[in-house]
Amino acid sequence: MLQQQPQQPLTANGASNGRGLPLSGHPGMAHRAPPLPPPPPPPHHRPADEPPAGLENGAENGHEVRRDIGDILHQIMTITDQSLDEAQAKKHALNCHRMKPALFSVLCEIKEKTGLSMRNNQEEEPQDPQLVRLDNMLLAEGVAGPEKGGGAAAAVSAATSSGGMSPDSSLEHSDYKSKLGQIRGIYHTELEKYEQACTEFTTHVMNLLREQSRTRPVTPREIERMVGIIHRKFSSIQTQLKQSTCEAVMILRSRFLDARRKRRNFSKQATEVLNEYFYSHLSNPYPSEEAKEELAKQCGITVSQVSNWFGNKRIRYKKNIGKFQEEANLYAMKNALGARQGDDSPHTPNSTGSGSFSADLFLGVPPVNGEAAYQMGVQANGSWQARSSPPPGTSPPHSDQSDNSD
DNA sequence: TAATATGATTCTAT
DNA sequence: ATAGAATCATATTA
Repeated sequence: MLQQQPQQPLTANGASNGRGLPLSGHPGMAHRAPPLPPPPPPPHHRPADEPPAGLENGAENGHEVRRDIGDILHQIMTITDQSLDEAQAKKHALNCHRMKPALFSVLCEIKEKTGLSMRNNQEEEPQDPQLVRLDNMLLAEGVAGPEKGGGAAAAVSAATSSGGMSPDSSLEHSDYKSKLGQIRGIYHTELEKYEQACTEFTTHVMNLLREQSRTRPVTPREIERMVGIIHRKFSSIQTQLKQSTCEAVMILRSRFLDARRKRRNFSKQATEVLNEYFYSHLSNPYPSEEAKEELAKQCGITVSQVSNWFGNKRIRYKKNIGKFQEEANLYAMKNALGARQGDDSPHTPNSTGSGSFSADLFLGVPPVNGEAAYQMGVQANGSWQARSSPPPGTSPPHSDQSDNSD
């Protein structure tokens, strides 16, 4: 980027450019296209036909300038040793010095060439993937989105899609929403605060540097870089804010939306319905999708809850048939009674009693007594009749829905 | 308050 | 996808 420069920075410049004249006071110094000092003037070029730059005259010129620069440097170096007033005065004097632009330009170049140029490379910010993730999540949770409502609702529905919520979920829901709104509010306030602080600080630093660029060599580029650094710092703070916001949302979600935490038992009537179905289909307690829907409607729960219930029931029944004996008998009895009352329908006592009544298949359960008629349905190997290939004859003789119709 | 019941979730195998 | 099994976390009961 930078063109070749005189080998020795400052002194060389001053010295080799002994005449100093071309440099002095030229406003164009800041962006001098030919950075090299002009070639040594012809020997005879010196006399009084020099431009009337108002400089020293004649033979003393070179010495004067050299002393001049040395003087400036000295003043700069010792400026801190002086009292404030003195320093201010000196500063002013330096500022007005005709050599100042040239000197500054040289100093700036040197600075560029040395330390700062090394940091140039790492300017590119490859959009931290983690930050992107955080942003996405906050957006998805409705914290960072446009406004309240849509986002939160989406989050809730996403969380409940698998489990299904109990009817009284609306209370939880509004609680969750208000909490989420709180988080959202805090997040936005903080974000704004940081944003504001960042601009404030940036402006401050820029002003400071601009101000200082009058007394020390600061290039606009350097200011720009500094602004970049500040922004990076602040954005890392913002990342932290986003991270903790995400954590808060996660905690909130697990507190409010994890259905396990607010488990409600199903209503008596609902379990009744489910049990009735289960025990009347004990040989094959796998309700079809339609049956599940029907049951869900009857119980006021979701289909997936019905599935959960049957999953739990099957496994728990199978694990300990003995424990469920009483229940089984009860429902079998109920079923039988119901069948007898509505006797016009051809409602055979169903599979429970007859179909899978293979008394040799007790699963280590002591034969309770003579009433052990309704405990069957489980095979010796611990599984129900092969679901995968239901033998045509195994299906219960009656309609699946018959016992649960309203 | 411990023990048990129960609805939900997660993991694995099919 | 679905079922089984294990497990979690809460609800209920003794």
